[in-house]
Amino acid sequence: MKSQPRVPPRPSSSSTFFARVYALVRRVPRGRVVTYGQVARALGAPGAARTVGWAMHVSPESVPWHRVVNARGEISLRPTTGYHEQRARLTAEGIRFDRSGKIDLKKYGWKRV
DNA sequence: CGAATGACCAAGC
DNA sequence: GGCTTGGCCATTC
Repeated sequence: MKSQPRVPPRPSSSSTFFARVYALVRRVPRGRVVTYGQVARALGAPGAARTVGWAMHVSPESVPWHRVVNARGEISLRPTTGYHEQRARLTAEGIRFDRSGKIDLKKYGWKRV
C-alpha cells in the first residue's frame, strides 16, 4: 500500500464555500451545464475554479456534479476517474457531444448563474 | 503557519 | 488544434 496522497476533504467540515457550490450546482436544470469558473464567479471567487473542482470531487449524491464541465465545454475527468459516467449522464439528459468530445456551451450552457 | 493538493483558466508557442 | 507555463483560491495536515 502506498501512502495516500491526501485524505479527501469532507464537505461536512467545510460548510462554507463547498456548501455554496453545492447549492448552486443543485440549481442547474436538467440538460444544462455550467463551468467550474462560472460557478466560482457566481460565488464571488473568480479564481476559485480549482476549488470548485475539488468540491465536486467530494460532492454528495444529491448534487448533479455531472453538469459541471470545464471552460472548454469538455469533461474534465479522466477515463479512469469517471469520465465515462459523466458523459453517459449528460447524454441521457439530451446533451450532445461533438467529435472531439466537447459540448456546445452556447447551446447547453446555463446562463442563469 | 508553511507546504502541498486539485474534476481549473488564460495566455503563449 | 494541441502542449506548456504561471497564476488563483479554498481546504487540509
